[in-house]
Order: sequence, then C-alpha cells, then structure tokens
Amino acid sequence: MKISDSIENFICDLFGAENSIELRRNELASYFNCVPSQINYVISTRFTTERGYIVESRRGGGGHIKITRVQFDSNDMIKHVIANVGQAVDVMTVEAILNNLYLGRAINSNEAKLIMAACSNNALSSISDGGLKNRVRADIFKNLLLLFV
Amino acid sequence: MKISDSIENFICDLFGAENSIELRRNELASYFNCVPSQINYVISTRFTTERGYIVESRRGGGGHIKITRVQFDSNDMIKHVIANVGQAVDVMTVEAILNNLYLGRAINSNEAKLIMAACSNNALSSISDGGLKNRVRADIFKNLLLLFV
DNA sequence: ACACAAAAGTCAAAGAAAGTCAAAGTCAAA
DNA sequence: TTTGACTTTGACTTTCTTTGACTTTTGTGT
Repeated sequence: MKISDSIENFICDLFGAENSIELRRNELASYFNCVPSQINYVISTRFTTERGYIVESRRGGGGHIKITRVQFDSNDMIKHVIANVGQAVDVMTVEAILNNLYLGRAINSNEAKLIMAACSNNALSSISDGGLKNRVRADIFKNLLLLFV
Repeated sequence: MKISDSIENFICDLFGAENSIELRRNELASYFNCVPSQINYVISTRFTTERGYIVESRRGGGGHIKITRVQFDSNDMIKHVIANVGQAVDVMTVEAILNNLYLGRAINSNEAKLIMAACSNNALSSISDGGLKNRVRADIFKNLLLLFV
C-alpha cells in the first residue's frame, strides 16, 4: 500500500474518540521512515477543509501540527455548499449563497454579516491578483461555514 | 521543550483575580531552570500591549517586573484593538486578542471562533507570501471587528 | 559622593520545528 | 506509448525558541 495511505490511516486512528489531535511532524516521519515533507503532503491532500478538517501548526521548538475534525452530522445544506464551492468564488456568489443559507435558517443574519465581511473585497483588498483573491475568498468561506456544520 | 509556554501559563495563573502582578526575573528563571533572558522572551512575545498588557520594571536591588492587564469597556476594547493592530498580524496574536475580547465580554465564543477561522492560516493557505498573508489577516480581522463596534 | 553588588535589559547566534517547491518516480488509462 | 494524475524525495526557507555574553540601572554601605 502507498505510504501516504498508511500515514492517513494512522492519523485517522489517532483520533479515536477525540475530535482533535496533535502530532510532531518529525516524529511521525521517522516512524514511517519517510521525509518530513511527506507528512505535509498527506495532510494537505487528505485532511482538507472539504473533508471537514481544520489544521493548525506552530514551528520552532515545541512546534506541532494540530488537526481538528468537524462533525458532519447536522446541516446538509452547509455541507453541500462546502463540498460544492470550488477553489475560487466571487463576492456575488458568496452573497447569494449566504442569502440562501439565511433563508434556509442554516445561519442567522449576524453570522451572515460576519461571513460576508470576511469575504468582502474590502477585507481582501491587499491581494491585488484577482485569481488569488477569489481563491482566498473560497478558502475563508469554507473555513467559516465549517463552523456551522 | 516549550518551556516558554509553561512560563506563560505560570504567569497567567499568577494573576488570579488580580489585574496586576509583580515578579522577580531571576527567581522565576531559576524556578524554571532557564536563563533569565528567557523570561524577557516570554514577556516580550506574550504579554504585549497588543494583547492588553502593560509591563513595567525596575533594575537593581529589589528590582522586579510588574505586569498589568488592562480592561476597557467592550466597545472601547474593540476600537482599541482595531486602532492598534498594525498592517499585519500573526495567528498567535489574533488568538490572544480574541481571547482577551472574549474574557472582556466584547464578543462571545461563537464569534471568536468565526473570526479565528477567518484569520486562520488554513483559510489563508492560498497566499504563499508570508508578509501578504499577515497583511490580509489584519485586514480581515479589522473588517470583522468593525461589525462589533 | 563612590564603589559595588544586585537586579533587569539587549542582542545575536545557535537550535528546533514546520513549510515550500519543484524535480523525479509510478502507474493506469487513453 | 504517451500522457497525466498522484506520490515520493530532498534541498532550501521561514518561524519560533533557547542560550549566553555583555550592558545598563539602581539600591546600599562606606
């Protein structure tokens, strides 16, 4: 079996009943006899927002990688949006989706405003490249929606 | 291994219900078996103005370090943060500020989570340039906080 | 006043993690 | 057999922490 798959499985098992785990990249890499960056590869391809994971990390001494999984139990609407919003999205689309979610009672108006603000062109004004801007918007959007599922 | 975090926690605990504490750098250092300047490192990275602390100290015999945490009325708190977060900001700082705002009741825990998610490295992972990432983070952060004033 | 000792401050080098990126490898489908 | 998606690898980068040599400030005893 591919080593990436083994690592993926190993990490999944690590969760057990917990919803959040913390690991040391180098330890894991030496356990699997692979280069450390392989761990990054596994994480970035398998533990993505689309699949319901949030990844945080810290470098330097005592550094670590923390992976949190978000329960995909309730809200199908939001789940659906997260799965279907592509790599990039524009303001109007975000607006339309939020309106839908609001009408469908998946989020309330304050939440919609917050998300809208986070995805606004204003918030992303430092990004001059239009393509990048829409990709970042999509990332932020999905990360936020993830909190509601 | 992550002695800085232990020291940070220790100092935080010292506060208890008080808003101001006083400590001896050398004592603390020998308690943690570290060099005295490590205490400076912890203080300068964790107990910053941005995070709502004021640090004063005195050298020489009977010298000490005094750390005061400041509390504002919640609207002021947010305004203060918006005014003082610079052009760029890192995740740890956002985290610390949100925690402060939460403790100061300026925002609730859901709001804090939302803002955190919008400012996370995960949400901004498409931005490869570290400097730009922190600038965008600051923009998003301020845009979101603006909704609360 | 003055010297001295007892604090705390500064700064840069070394160390410890994690992140990035692109080249090279694999393998199945067209 | 060529192509293209997915994997593996490693050199290089960035971020955060630890350490220690050296500096500055301040209280105290002479």
